[in-house]
Amino acid sequence: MATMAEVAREAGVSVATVSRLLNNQETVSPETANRVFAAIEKLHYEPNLLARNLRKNESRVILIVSPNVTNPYYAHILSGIGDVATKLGYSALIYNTEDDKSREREALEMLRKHRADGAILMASNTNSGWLLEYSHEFPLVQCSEYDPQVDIPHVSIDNYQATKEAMEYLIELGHRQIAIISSENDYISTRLRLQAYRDTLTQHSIACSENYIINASRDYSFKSGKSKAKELLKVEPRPTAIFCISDTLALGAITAAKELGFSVPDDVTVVGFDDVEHTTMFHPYITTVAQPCYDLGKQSAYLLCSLMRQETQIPRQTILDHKLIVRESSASPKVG
Amino acid sequence: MATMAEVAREAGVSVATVSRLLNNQETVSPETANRVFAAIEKLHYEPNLLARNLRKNESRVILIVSPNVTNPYYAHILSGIGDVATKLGYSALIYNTEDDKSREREALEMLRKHRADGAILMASNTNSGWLLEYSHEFPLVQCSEYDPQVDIPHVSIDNYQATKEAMEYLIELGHRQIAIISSENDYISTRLRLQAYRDTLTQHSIACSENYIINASRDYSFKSGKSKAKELLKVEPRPTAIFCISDTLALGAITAAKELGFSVPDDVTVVGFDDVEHTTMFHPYITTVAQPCYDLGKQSAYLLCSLMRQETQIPRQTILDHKLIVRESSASPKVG
DNA sequence: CTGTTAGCGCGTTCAA
DNA sequence: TTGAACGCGCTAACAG
Repeated sequence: MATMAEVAREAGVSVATVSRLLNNQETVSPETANRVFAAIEKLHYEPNLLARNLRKNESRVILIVSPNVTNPYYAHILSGIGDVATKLGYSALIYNTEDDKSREREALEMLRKHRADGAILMASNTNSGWLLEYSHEFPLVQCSEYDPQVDIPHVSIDNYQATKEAMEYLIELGHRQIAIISSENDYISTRLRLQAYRDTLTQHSIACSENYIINASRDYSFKSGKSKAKELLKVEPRPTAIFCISDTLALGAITAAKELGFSVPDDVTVVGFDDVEHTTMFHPYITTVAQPCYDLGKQSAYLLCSLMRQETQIPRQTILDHKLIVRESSASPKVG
Repeated sequence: MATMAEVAREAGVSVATVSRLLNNQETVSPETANRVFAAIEKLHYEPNLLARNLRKNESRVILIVSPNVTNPYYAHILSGIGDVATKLGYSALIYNTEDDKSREREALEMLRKHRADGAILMASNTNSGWLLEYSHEFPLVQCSEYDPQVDIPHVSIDNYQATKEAMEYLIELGHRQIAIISSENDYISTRLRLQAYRDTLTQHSIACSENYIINASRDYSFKSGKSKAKELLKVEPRPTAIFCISDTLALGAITAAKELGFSVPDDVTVVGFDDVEHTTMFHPYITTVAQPCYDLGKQSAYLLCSLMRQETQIPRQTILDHKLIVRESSASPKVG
């Protein structure tokens, strides 16, 4: 808690010299430098960031706006952002919104208050026009979810292509009665996955039955996955495969199948999405589309830093690789 | 990004008046107040926290030191801290240490830099003497884990009593061959749970065999739970129950049992600890000791705020309630 | 009830 | 190579 003035006095120099030493290492003689370092050591001096940041008019803080850190998917992204932030000399401030738009706004006001220099938004839905006014004033990056209509840089995977690959895998296995558990939320990922589901079926001349399309809760809860799967498994003809837009939903579907006396994958194939820890620990190990959560966070942080450094040539869209991971919950349908 | 001076000019008053209105709402006439509010509105003014905080010599930031946000247990605590922080006008800064002591130190240096006003430490091990020097200078709270030797306020559950209850439940079910999967880490919770395991057996005149005690990895990984359980299930006489000090380990144990052809709970009972989401979604639903993670975080935050407000009479220890939750993974041992 | 003024601790001119 | 002095935007005396 010593101040720079105290260090200066202790070392017999002026504050300017101390400051120079700590910032632009230029032009300080070795001997004075040593005296100053000794003083710093002796007094346990650490620069007061409040003062430094005020002077420099920056906070060196990255704001992370997430609906809920408790969700492992977001937690992994958060982890990626945090690591990059630390590495680049920033701190990671987290703001939970519980999916509440007013809290999201509240979070962004932190930028105007100079509490943070830029923000990474997770889970913006596809109605984010209001974000534009902020993005004109402050560095903003959308991670994983984004609004295609809105011109804010974002990092994501190719949800359409990823879903297409999963669907083609199912079709190749021989499935024709493929259902989907989507969600009633308004994320771009949801929309694209559903679209790819429909398109892929059509492209393979498979009729796309509305009975096979069902929406789970906004937050992909296990519970709703389970109850929606039960509905699907009662549809005639019974689907031989269920594509779920999240692993939690897929686990719900597997549980539902078991409770109804069906075996996975013998009676019904279940495929998930995300591949986050803790959801892939159980038999049958789940076939899923893996997202690089940690890297999504990392790239978002790098992108934001570019933005904050006012670099030109910022890509509007960064797409990371997904990967279909085949495990135990999928198989060819039984004949007959 | 307007400044207070601009607001003052716009409203035709001095900065002092604006400041007064924003802080101590005392003594400003309604009409001037209105003019000022109008100016604030018009200019989209938000106070510059960098300046305010420098002036007041506080950051209004709570530092959260956690080994890994990705762990749902910590994520829930984090969530509790975050909510209280927001409510009390603080921001939550998160610092991931990956269980690295030097990074932990690095995190605490944030306090000296005035980046945060106080810190909540998760997962300090029982060798935390070095924390004392910080706790004398800064408000510090330990959450969930702590060093009993070190005089820093902490929030936790009664690990000893909780384990005792779980053990007595198993004994009451009729189990006599009870094994434990502990961990090689050095947390107080681990130590207390192991001690309670031994003591409870002794108190019920059950011999405590060292063959039944095994340590999983530091981080309670599913994998190590699985492999350690396999070892245990080969011990003769085979344990009829396995008490695991975390749910992840318990899930590993259940998987191990299945793979060895044992049924849970018919052939072997498995009990976990924590009751965090995502680990209790699978059959057999796991019998476990629930910890109030969210509340642990909440209480830690409140405690830290008391500390920061320099309140006297700060309790050194806050114990929250645990709860044994009996589900499907436990049953009486088969006779013979 | 309101304005003037002096710092908070630092970085950054400008002179020496 | 170094020091003196100013000001970042705000709060809190103190005066009026």
